[in-house]
Amino acid sequence: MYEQLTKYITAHSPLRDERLQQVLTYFKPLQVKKNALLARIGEPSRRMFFINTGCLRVYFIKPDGREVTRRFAFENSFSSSLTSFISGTTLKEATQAVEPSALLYMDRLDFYGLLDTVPGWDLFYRYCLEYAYVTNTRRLEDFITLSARERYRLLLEENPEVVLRLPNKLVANYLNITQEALSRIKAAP
Amino acid sequence: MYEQLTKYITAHSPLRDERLQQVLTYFKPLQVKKNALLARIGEPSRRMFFINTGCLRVYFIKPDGREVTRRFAFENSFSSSLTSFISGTTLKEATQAVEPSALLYMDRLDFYGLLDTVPGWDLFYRYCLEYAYVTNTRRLEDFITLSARERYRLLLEENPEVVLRLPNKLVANYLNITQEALSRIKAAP
DNA sequence: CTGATTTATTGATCCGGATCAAACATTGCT
DNA sequence: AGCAATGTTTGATCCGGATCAATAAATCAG
Repeated sequence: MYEQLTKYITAHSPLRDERLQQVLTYFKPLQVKKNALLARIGEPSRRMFFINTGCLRVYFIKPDGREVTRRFAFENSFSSSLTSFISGTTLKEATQAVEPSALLYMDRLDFYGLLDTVPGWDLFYRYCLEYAYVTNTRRLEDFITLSARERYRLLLEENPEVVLRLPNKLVANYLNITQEALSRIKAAP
Repeated sequence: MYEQLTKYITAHSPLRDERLQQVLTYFKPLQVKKNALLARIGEPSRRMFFINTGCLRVYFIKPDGREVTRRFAFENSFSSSLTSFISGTTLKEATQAVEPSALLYMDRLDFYGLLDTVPGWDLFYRYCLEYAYVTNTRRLEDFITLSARERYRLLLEENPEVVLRLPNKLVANYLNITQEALSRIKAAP
């Protein structure tokens, strides 16, 4: 059960052996059903999730009540609403399982506590921050520079899993366009 | 000359006394004229800038050749194209002085070298990453959820300096709208 | 399995902001 | 100061994608 997680942490930090085991003990398993809400807007940010199987969606809500997806996370990746996780403030984004998912999670306080007690864990955190920053900046750039059709083509090229695996509704939501617009783009690519 | 920088680092890291001094010695002064290009797209990312006076603009270029501003940085803040700075890859964004500016800069290799040699500097880097991430995510959210008019109002409310200090052309560019559109928004707010 | 709800497609219309164009104001240069 | 270059405003038109509406297809619960 900790195999995938072990591989991930090993790939992105110098943690090995006892120190790695020490970190792993803080991760607890969690099975969730499709559509389960793992984090609600307004509540404090509590957990960092690692996905063994399934898919999580992080989204925020516009003033008019509509949802927009900021990111999807599939198996073998981490997910948390980092903005609030960092500061400990209330969540601006919700997290939902869009498939039945097998997760491992670490509590926020444990996560930050380990930064002071386990040498090397800070390098893992640094990796997470750097990766999240680069990914997010890329997404910002795409939104600013590309049309809906171009964003769809790029997604299909760089992350086809999203298009193939998830319902149109969610794909459209991720691209920040309506289902109708996505349907037309797919019809005449 | 190092007063503002000292204050900034002290505010965002535990560095003090000799260790702080050690870090400061790596910062070199640089005076640039208005419109000077400090970093060109395609070149490797080389420097992290601290602004004593003036204003820098970080922008990328759309496929059609047009520029879009990702951020402005005024006095007492850092600026670098973090995406490339992190990875050491070539720059995807350019950096330009939009006012005559007095800067202090640190070379990228020095910056990362200090992470291993000066205890506490890693915490400063962590702060930079966290801050950059939160800021950028906020900007992504604003682009996704707000109209041009709403983005302008928000900018005026949260960062009036940008609107008051910089020419319309750059403000429009930052909002990712045309000068004409901004002019109309200002006329009928 | 079947009816009910949710999701996907297709068409008609609308709207925010882009584009093109022209007049006007400001800034910079020597 | 005086001219050129750059920035700003206002108007007319256009276009991508939203909205509204209706139907068809897929998914789900009992």
